[in-house]
Amino acid sequence: MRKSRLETAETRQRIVEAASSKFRLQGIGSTGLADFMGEAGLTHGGFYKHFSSKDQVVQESVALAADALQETLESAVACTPANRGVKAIVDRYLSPEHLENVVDGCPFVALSGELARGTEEVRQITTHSLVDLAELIASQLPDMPSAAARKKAWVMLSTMIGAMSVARMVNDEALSASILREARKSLIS
Amino acid sequence: MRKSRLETAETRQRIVEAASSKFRLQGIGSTGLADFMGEAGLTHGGFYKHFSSKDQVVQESVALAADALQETLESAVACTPANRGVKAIVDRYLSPEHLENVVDGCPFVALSGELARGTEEVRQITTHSLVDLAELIASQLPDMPSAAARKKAWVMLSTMIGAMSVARMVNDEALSASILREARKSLIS
DNA sequence: TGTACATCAGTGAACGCGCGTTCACTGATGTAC
DNA sequence: TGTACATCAGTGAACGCGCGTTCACTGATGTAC
Repeated sequence: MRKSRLETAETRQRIVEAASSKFRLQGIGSTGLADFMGEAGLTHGGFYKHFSSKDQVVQESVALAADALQETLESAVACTPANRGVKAIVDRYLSPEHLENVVDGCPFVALSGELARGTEEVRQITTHSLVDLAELIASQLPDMPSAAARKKAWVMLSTMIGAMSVARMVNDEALSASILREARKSLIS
Repeated sequence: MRKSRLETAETRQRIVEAASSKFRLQGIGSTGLADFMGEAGLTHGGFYKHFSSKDQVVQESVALAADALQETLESAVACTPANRGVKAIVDRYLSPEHLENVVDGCPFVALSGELARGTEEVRQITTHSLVDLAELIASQLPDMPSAAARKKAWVMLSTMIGAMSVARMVNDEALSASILREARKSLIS
């Protein structure tokens, strides 16, 4: 049953991707190893050939999801005329697509409580990823001193994560859409 | 062992209070019945004399926590000169005390992911409670048409919940404090 | 008011279940010559 | 290049544990007369 080095690496990647999706969809605590191992086409027993604990795959899943978000927003900036970077980020993040797409959406919305209560390693990864997002936003605020830009970027990031969280909690699609729309308008102005 | 009607009602209240705290501290899924029954001074077997399922106590716990938050913010407004209501709400919500006090803090920060994934009943309670908070904020924005005030209130609520969520996720006390401070400044202006 | 009985809050053991983790085993891959 | 052996990815059963829920039992409270 041994697999080639390439297959092994691909399998590991598939496991992290499946875990990352399942965690965002169901929460970390409510997702068992068998959930994402099955989605990766394996039985749960093989998990420990790739990871030493559930927390390790949690760490890598959060990092993967955060990196994907960072890249999405960076590419939104890249596809936009200069000076419109903030609008590109805000529109991409606070889109109706992101509202519905929990599976590959922002991990800090889907998992904020669990990340805040996570292990030191998870909190470290979370912190670094949030810092990267804030710096990306700050880099698109060129008309101000960089210290002020960084401060403003954290508030904008808070509004974006908060608006998506509230829109996801609320049981009324029209209200959710309105929350995202108003947050967008408020951030772009 | 039968208890008087008064004692029974008090016990029920104690269970909901204990559950509400434990849920915010540890998450709903990671908190067992025995956790909060023990904190209420009972064994877990007695739970079903007061509730028909764990979800029922989740519903009442969220409602209790949300009502407590609503009352805290209303009393902050009441203790403040007119025209300063927004500042009172923002300062109270985004305070260092609230950052540290997960146990009796905002349930929408501690539990946002789990509430968004909750049962219909839980989502209904969540939605109503968030609407009440938004209306409270809107009522303190008198210098604008009420439709505009309501829209602005949702963005402010998003920023408050988001800033507290981000400040709790981040592993750096100075950064957490700075995020809350900047969010306060941005909302009060 | 006093008595007799029904009610039911609380206990603690038991239930079936799914969890994270471990393990003996299989057989294809990687390595050494 | 070919052969012989060591490695190890993956399987599926098993582990101990804690979960939500149920239940028989206890004895104080509530009710009916």
